[in-house]
Amino acid sequence: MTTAKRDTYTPETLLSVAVGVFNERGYDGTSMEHLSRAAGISKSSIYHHVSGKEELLRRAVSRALDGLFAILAEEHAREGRAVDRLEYVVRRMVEVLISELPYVTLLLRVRGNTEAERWALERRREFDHRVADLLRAAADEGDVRADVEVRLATRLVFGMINSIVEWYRPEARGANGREVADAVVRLVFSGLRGD
Amino acid sequence: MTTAKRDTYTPETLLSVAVGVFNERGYDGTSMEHLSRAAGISKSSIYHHVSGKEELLRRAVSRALDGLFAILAEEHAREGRAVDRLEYVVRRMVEVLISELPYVTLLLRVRGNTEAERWALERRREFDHRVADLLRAAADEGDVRADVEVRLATRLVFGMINSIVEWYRPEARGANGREVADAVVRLVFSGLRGD
DNA sequence: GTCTATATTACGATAGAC
DNA sequence: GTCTATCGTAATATAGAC
Repeated sequence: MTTAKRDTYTPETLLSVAVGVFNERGYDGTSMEHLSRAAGISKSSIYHHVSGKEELLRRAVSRALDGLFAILAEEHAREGRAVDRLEYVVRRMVEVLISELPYVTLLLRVRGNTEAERWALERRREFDHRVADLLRAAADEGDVRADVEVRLATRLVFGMINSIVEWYRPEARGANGREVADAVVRLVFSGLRGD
Repeated sequence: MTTAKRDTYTPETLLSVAVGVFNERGYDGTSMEHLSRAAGISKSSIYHHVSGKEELLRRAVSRALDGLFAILAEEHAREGRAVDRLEYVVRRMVEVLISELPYVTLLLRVRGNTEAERWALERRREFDHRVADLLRAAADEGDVRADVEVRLATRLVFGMINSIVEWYRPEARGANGREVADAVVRLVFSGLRGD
């Protein structure tokens, strides 16, 4: 944090406003007029900071993807038994998803209409495959059930984790990040019936 | 099926085309021009069958919601131990989601920008609560773990089930509906580690 | 039922003053 | 850096012929 003095926008601060509107109205449902009202500046002022709507989208999904890929580079994701690495990655995914909530939310809603969206979808797929590899290794080591196909199980686990963006609100009372991560890990590995 | 003779559209057949386009491009990202090209008729011809884009959305989400609520009226969802009713509902949700895939897909992507969307969101919430009540009953009867809050667990289970619309394609080789339902039931109740 | 116009509005983006 | 004004385009929807 270099300055905290004035309220003039940078691409970064404008992004945080825009992402909020995108997530409320949907990217396609958001006009530059909507953004300008939310930011409190005129449409043309927005173009002074960014090249247009799609640059805001590109910046947002990049930030989300960077956060997710960084997990795979962490020590606990690279060393140890596969099932332990998998549990670590699942927990960290929940944490990153919550700490970068608006950005990940936008990433997960991307449909592929524009070039930036297709690029985001491809990187998401790459991340999914990395986690699927981990699950496969855990199955090979006999630490997770073998009666559900790896690819299918990965998709369902991602579905559970990713769905958090649909309801988690940091400002609300209720489960905090730690509690959500604990619940996800329990359900993913032991299910509703428990150990 | 009364007739199968000609290729003239009814609101119903037009809907099946429109829903496909909505799911590919997103509802907001779909123009009447897109719909007219996909249907092979002109824009104005579409207005002969439906009042506009939003009526198509309304019809689609209604169909999805009807399918889901019908589950709760079935015998196995109303009689027996709560945990067994819950398992039945989870399995049937997967089946309905797959049999009404495009309609449920659209329902799950609704954001609340229009009146029809807000109505859909409210009915979805009602359905969620009905399933949460079932989970609560199962917990009270001691059949599911008590160390994860009911509301949180419900949301995560719904997240797993609903995520199926993001990747399931009936035409593709790979897991069929039965296999997906089996996998979901196993993961939801016993998790990755298994029984 | 379907078409070719076209009315009307909203959108993304730019020009140029301050 | 922000504004007002505006351009060109694409959107939803309608009119009216066939």
